[in-house]
Amino acid sequence: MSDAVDAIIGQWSEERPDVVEDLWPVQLFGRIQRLARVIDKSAKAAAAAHGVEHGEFDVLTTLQRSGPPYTLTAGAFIKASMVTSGAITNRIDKMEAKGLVERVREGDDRRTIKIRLTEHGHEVTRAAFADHLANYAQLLADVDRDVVDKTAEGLRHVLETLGDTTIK
Amino acid sequence: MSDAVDAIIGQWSEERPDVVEDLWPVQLFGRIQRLARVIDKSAKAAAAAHGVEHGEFDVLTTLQRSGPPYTLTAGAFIKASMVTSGAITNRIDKMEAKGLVERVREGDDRRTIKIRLTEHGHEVTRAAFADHLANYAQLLADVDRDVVDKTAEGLRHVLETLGDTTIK
DNA sequence: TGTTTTTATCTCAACGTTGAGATTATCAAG
DNA sequence: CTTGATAATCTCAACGTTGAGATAAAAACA
Repeated sequence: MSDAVDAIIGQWSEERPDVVEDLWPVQLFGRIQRLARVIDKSAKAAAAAHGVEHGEFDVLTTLQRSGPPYTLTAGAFIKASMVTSGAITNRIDKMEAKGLVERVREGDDRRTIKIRLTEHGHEVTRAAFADHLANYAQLLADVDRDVVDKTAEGLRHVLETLGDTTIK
Repeated sequence: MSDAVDAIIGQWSEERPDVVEDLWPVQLFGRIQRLARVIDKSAKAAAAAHGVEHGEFDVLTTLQRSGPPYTLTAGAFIKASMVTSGAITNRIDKMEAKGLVERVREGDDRRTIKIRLTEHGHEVTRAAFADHLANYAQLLADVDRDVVDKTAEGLRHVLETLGDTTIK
């Protein structure tokens, strides 16, 4: 069988046979990018059902899995989410307006602000995360579990090689 | 070894041991999303070196690999790029201003407009695509070719299962 | 033929992100 | 202390995308 990336590489083979040897990374990266789009769209819809944006959902789960007291600095989100400071400020602003999180200044360093999950934020996170996982499972319903595991293992190796070893 | 996704799942195991069983899709999808970000940023930088946006580069290569006469309709880009019509109109507007492509109305159907790669567009595409592939190879320089191939194979299977089998 | 439906593209306001710069606080020397 | 450098967050204009609606042409139907 063949997928969209096979078709793309097939086109290159016709048009630029001289570069075919250099297309092997596309076999991996092309598929990662296409899958990322599909997953993103699906995850976005699942989050929207609970009234939160994709990025906001990311903040919620990051807070939730950090454990008690469900509090992180803005800087922690920047590193965890791979986005810029402006995006985080914007996200927190909107989430604060929705009552999902609250900004608290505590501790000795008064430059840092801490983002704390509210009770309402907890409830939304629980419900949205359950739907999120159900959606993920649904997407992979027809894929062999063994293929999922082995492919994930390969991607882990690539991530490690690229230095993505921390979420702090 | 462990990567960022392992760390995330480790946190969930502590905070929500009840959902650990449902986290296996995260092993795959989480890594796809993180890798997509890394690849995107790198590819964006490579394209920017040639004065084109990421999405514009996508249009250029789609045209190039389509072969002579290097002409496609706007609708073809919408399907190939997985973006909305507004995004394509915007891209073509800017690329036309840069002299990379030109809109031509030819054929019997006067609703469709065709986007044609200009000579300048050809040159930019050639140079940018060479850098793009070099950048891809660089990212995977320290990864076993066998791992790349096997992982790509697994992703192909997932894409097929999700129905992503066409680029038209 | 005239009418409706469908198709292809464009318009445009709203949205989230970027990225550079500003602000404010802490740390390190002297 | 004071000065300079570093760090954390916020500000804001610019940017690309979305998504609903508009426009216009073609196809389907009556």
